Amino acid sequence: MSQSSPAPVKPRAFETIVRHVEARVLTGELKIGDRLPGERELVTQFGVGRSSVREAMRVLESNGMIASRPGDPRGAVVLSPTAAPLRRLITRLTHSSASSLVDLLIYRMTLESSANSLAATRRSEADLLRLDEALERMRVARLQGQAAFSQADLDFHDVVAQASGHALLQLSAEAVRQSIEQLISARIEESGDDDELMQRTIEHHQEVLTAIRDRDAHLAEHLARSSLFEYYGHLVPVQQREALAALASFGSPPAG
Amino acid sequence: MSQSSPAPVKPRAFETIVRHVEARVLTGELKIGDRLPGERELVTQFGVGRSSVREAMRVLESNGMIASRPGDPRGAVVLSPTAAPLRRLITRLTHSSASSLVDLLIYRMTLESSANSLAATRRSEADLLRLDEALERMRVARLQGQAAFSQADLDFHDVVAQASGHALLQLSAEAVRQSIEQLISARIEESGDDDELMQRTIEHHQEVLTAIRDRDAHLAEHLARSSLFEYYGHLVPVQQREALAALASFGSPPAG
DNA sequence: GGACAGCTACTGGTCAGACCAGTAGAACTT
DNA sequence: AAGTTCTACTGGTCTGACCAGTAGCTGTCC
Repeated sequence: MSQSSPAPVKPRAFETIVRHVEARVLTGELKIGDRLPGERELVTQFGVGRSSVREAMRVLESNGMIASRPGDPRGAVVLSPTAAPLRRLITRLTHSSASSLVDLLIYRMTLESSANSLAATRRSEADLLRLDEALERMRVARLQGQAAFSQADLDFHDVVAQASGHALLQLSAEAVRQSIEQLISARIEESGDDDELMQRTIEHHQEVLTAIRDRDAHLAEHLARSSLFEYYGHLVPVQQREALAALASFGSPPAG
Repeated sequence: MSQSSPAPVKPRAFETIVRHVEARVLTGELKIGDRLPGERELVTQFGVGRSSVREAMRVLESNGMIASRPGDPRGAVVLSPTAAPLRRLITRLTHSSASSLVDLLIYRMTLESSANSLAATRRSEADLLRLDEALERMRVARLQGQAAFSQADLDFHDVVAQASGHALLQLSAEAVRQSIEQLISARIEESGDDDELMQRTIEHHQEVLTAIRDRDAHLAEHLARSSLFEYYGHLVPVQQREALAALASFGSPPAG
């Protein structure tokens, strides 16, 4: 449960401006790319001091809603939603935790398996084309080594997430992929190129693409789980692997 | 892909303080409940103006890392991680979107099913006791009406999430539950008490508890999906329901 | 007419200082 | 020991100054 402080009697000066701007963005009155009034105009508009306006700007920037540049006379620009706030929360929760890698992998498996299922249900022909192209880029990247291949692999997953048509899933999955990448990029580079694993990954992703094309949501979801486990499972200490394995094997077709 | 601005040549005055404080929290040097130095001491420590210090404080507050109170001579307090940043992102992404309810339900099903699976793998005896107590509170709340029952139901899910031992899953699930609650609380209250549905929900949760007690991860995961679909599925327009249904039916035991 | 350089009137970034409402904790009283 | 008062701080807000940076206008050259 989130901790609660006593309800404020009246809002602080900067909060009034934050709420106003957030409301205008949420209602679509301010769109991505639009500019806010300059700081001195907001001073006049809200009848507050310029430092209160600047405090509000810092909050909106921190939340990924706007960006400003020194000297730009056009005012701060409204941004599209980003994974940055979630990245920050993930960092806060997993930093230096002994089980952080397995929990990040669990989180990623959770999100990507649903993204795959949704992509199978909601995908368009244009999505399929983008998936084809992304897979082709993986084949090219395979010849360039592990680092390029990892990047192309992340791109493929992102295209799948876009095909899911679920922005929140997409941004969440992006955030956790970036966190995992940062945590283990050194380890992956140390392990050197593993061409066989890259080849199997491409085959897996081809299967995912086929399942999405065939609108087979269950197969797409299952493949996300087994693929992630095969690619990353060896990085998890054996005693921590049970939970990840349980998730990976959920919905497996019966053996035989 | 998050948009990128040109790399800054040097950090802004407030950013130096934000980074310093974040690093000290991440390394454990500053713990939850600890106090930061007061603003005027940070001015001296960092050699910057007090308005720059205050801008840094606004950023740290906005990210849920600290809280301050007017007049408190002890300085800002370090908070435990909260769902607030994710709540804000969810609001940004789903506000006034026509498909926001189904996407929120999908997100919640995604997270809670994994939380159930993890809880089955990682739960302790203390967790089981807390789950027993949470279910008992649901039985009591049933007699008090739908609003009390909904709250007790949310509490039960949160106890399950705690038993998962996965803070990120727990906070994410909490954020999406709160968002759904806010979106449909009026609708639920309008529909009046449905004692039969409340009774079935309790039965479902008893099955979840049994599956967690039996360490049956797959059953626990499956029950989260089917239960959410049964409880909320009717609120989703038929044409949007396919994706949710596909997720709900993943991993279903064969009929018969 | 287009490219380029220079200029200007702004912008955001940072700071110092002032003042006020609010708080913790010490001192005092009962 | 409990309650009240007082004080020296705190955070909240504001004003004004100054500076580096930018967009866009103007003038020149080809």
